[in-house]
Parts: sequence; C-alpha cells; structure tokens
Amino acid sequence: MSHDDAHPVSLQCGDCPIRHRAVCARCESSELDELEGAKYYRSFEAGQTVIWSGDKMDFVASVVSGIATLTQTLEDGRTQMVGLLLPSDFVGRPGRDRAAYNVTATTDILMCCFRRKPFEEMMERTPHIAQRLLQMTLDELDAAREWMLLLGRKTAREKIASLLSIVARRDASIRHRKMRGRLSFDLPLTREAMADYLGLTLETVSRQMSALKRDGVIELEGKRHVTVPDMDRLLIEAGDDSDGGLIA
Amino acid sequence: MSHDDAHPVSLQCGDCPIRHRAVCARCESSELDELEGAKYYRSFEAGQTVIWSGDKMDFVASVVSGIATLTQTLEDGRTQMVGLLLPSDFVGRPGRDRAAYNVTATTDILMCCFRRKPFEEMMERTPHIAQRLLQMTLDELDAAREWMLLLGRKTAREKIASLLSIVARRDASIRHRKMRGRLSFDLPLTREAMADYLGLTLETVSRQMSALKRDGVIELEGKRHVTVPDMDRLLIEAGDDSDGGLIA
DNA sequence: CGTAAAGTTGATATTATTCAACGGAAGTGG
DNA sequence: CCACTTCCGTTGAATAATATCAACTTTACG
Repeated sequence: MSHDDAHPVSLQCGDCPIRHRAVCARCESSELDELEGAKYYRSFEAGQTVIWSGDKMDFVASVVSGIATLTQTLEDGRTQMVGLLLPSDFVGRPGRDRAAYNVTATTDILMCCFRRKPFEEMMERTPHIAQRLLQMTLDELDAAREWMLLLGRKTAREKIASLLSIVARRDASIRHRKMRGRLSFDLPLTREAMADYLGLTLETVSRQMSALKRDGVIELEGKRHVTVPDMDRLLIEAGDDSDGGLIA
Repeated sequence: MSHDDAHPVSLQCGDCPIRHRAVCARCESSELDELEGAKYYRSFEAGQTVIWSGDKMDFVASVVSGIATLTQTLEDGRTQMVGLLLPSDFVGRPGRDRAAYNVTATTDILMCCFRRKPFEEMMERTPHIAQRLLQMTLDELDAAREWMLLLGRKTAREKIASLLSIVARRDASIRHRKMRGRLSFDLPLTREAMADYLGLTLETVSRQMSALKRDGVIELEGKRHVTVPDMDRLLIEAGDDSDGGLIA
C-alpha cells in the first residue's frame, strides 16, 4: 500500500525530541521502559495517505517529526481539514477501531506507534498516560472551537491572516523567538490545503494572499516563504482579541 | 448576580436522571458517596448567563436538565456557538481557572456542581472519573470536528437540514423512537441561536426554513414545532453520508 | 527542453448578507 | 378589555462577498 518503513528508525525515548510534550510526557522512567518495549516507528513520505476514514485502525501514534492533516469529506468531494498534526500530536482514539478522518502526510513524517490493544491496557494501568491524553484532548477541543469561530464568522481576509498568525506563532515558539516586530517563516501548506483548512476555494486564498501582500501586511519570497514586517498589524487583520490571544 | 438557587434542589445520585451518562457514569457506589457529599445544585432561568468568557470559574458542573449554549465572540460582536450543552454534558475544565466561553441557559436548567479544586483532587484519586471525562471529551472533539465540516463546507440549506437532523436524532434517542419515517419535535432554539450555531444570519435561517417548508421537507406548527414527514429526505438534504451517520 | 503541478488573475455567476418594512404573539399597564 | 410595546419571526430589494469557470504564469523536475 505504501513505502513506509523503508528506513527503519530506532530512537531511545530519553532522546526523543517530543519526549516532554507527547502523550508520554508525564511518564516516569519505569513507565517509559514499558512504552519503549512496545513502540515501533513508521515513516511516510510527503503526500502519502496515512489512513483513510473508515479504515480499520489497529494502532495509535504520536507524530515525532513532520506535519500531517486530518480531513473530512462530503460525498461530492468537498473537503474540510479538521486538524493539523504537528510534532507531539496524537493520532487515533483509544476504544475505537476505525479511523474517523483521513490522515495525510503533508511533509515527510515519522510516527511513533503502538498497537491499539496493548496501549489501551497500558492506559488502564498507567494514569499518567490517561491524564496527559486528557489534557491534550482538552487542548485540541479548545483549538477546534477556536477554529469554529473562524469558519463560521470570519471573512476570507481574516481567515488568511489568522492562519498566518498561527503558523507564525508555532514557528516562533519552536525557534524561541518573540511574537513581535519582523518575523519570517515557511508556510508548510499548498494553497489548496490552506483553502481546505479555511473553508475557502484555492482561488480565494490566492487572491487574499495577493491582497495582504499588496497592502504590505506580508511579503512573499517564492510561494512558501512569508515575512511579516509587523506582527501586531497581522494580528489586527486576523480580527482576534487585541491581546492577540487564542483562548482567554 | 442572578437569581439562581431560588429553589434549592436535593437529589440522590442513585436517582439522578443523568447517572449513567455523565462524568460520574463509571463510578462505583463508594466513589459516588464521595461525590454525593461534595456536590451542590444550581439552577438558572432561560436566558440567564451562567458564566462569561474570561471570568473566574471555581467550579465544574454537569447539566442535569435543560439546555445551555457555549459561545465565542469577536470584538465587534460577531458570535459563534461552539457547543450545545445537553443533559449529562460537562462544563468547565479541570486545571483551568477561567472560563474560555460564554455559557448561557437556553431553557431553564439545573446543574450539578463541584468546587474545582476538590474535583481535581478527586480526579487524581479516582481513575473512573478521569476515564469517563476523557471519553466524553473525545466525543465532544468528534462533534466539534463534524461541526467544522458543516461550517466550512455546507450550504445554508444543508446547514439547516443538518441542525434539524441532529435535534431530531437527539429527540428520538431520548424518547426511544426510531429515526425513520414521520417524526416531530420541538426546536429549543430561536432563529438567532440557530444562526449563531450555523454561522449564518437569522434572516438566512428564516428563509431556508421557509424554503424547506415550501419544498415539503418539513412542516411547521407555530415557530418551534417541527414535523419531518420523511426522515431520509431530510438526511439527504443535510448532505451527510448516505448512512445518515455522524462519525463513520 | 517539455511536462506536470502549483499558483495567479480576470470575468461572471451564485450565495448569503445587509438594510428595511412588516406581522403576529405575549405581556403590561391603564 | 384594549392600546401599547417588545420580542421573534418573515419577507423583499439591493448589495457585497465568495465561488466558479477559464486562461495564463511560474516553478519544480524528469
């Protein structure tokens, strides 16, 4: 079905780049040892489908590196992205054996996997895992609700500005930079993926990107590299609270 | 601030109508005894605000009866409903001391409350509560993502049909009826609340309700009582998968 | 090069919003 | 009991926003 696992990977949990943020974040060393023994890695190339909605899903996983998307579709092909999976994010649901969404690798990705049944048993025995998963799920629920506001009530221009703010924020957080003044980052999404995220057509995305560029809110080098001369200006364009914040 | 608690209520957990669905669903009788001792009831009248986004929130609660809404707003007043709280649904987030959303009573409601700190401590000790809360949160996340598809990609007519299907489904489930053939139910929302839920204006909601009525998809008695002569027809109008399903 | 994929832009069509007028039901006070 | 008001809902006409269809450009890549 796919050429994942072409390059088997081995990584000690102690050295794992997502050790402190993933579902295992709260585990103690003895708990980590058990996970260490059960885990296995899978990798997918950019563009590959990890799983189709409705398919049997006998594993759960954490994204170690790279970006994947969760999408839902209507019968006639209209599609809506419902989540963006970044390193440390969790895929799959304990207690459910079929995927509820399509999962697609946007860049090359590496995932740390566990067979579902053993993971579920481990969760029963290990409150630290369940606690962390609850916390992560609550965060995702907040993010989903924030996105509902965007989808239901923001204009196309505000939607684009919001997406750019979020990508900028994530990038600043990874590189330990402040969210002020001049910032630049790569946009890991095609115009079509942006459209699917924002509930727009790709033409509208393109037009609004051009408009933001024309108005000096952003600068573009090539298609994917964005520079924001004034972050506050972008946040205002996004229409969020003046504190620039997601959840209050 | 409000005239809640005008009629103090007392209810044994064993007799509680949401006993088997709420956050306490998995608790054993000894655990229930502990909850019994810590709980208190609050009631709100239709239209009252339970809590404002950003306010200090020192309790968590389950909705026992009635309906409440979770909404988010933009500075200029645009508002989006991000959740509908039905009996057994949980309000508040362990580990967070400020409300992230506005909570408003749509009908008169009764809530079973716990002070937040004691509840958090109880959760640490009682995996049954944490497990159930995780399950409920995952369900809410699925519902939120289903709603994202609606907000981002459905037409106004499909949005209305989807909302009616969901209310019909809930009503059928409560009254133990099948989702087939002729069905009728009360709509617990004003046109404005429907609009806030669906990311539309109230005029568009009104027009589409009229259109569905004109086309024979629904019948209306008064403004709030809806009869669906053919449920399958409504599901087709909603644009969901032919199996009529939410999550696959 | 030549081709495919991604992106841009223009013209036009469609959809939903906005602004405005109006109708009916429920509640209030004389 | 009747005017009066308010809230909720409906409908129409004009407008604005976004989608659709289509042509064309740029970039990446064999």
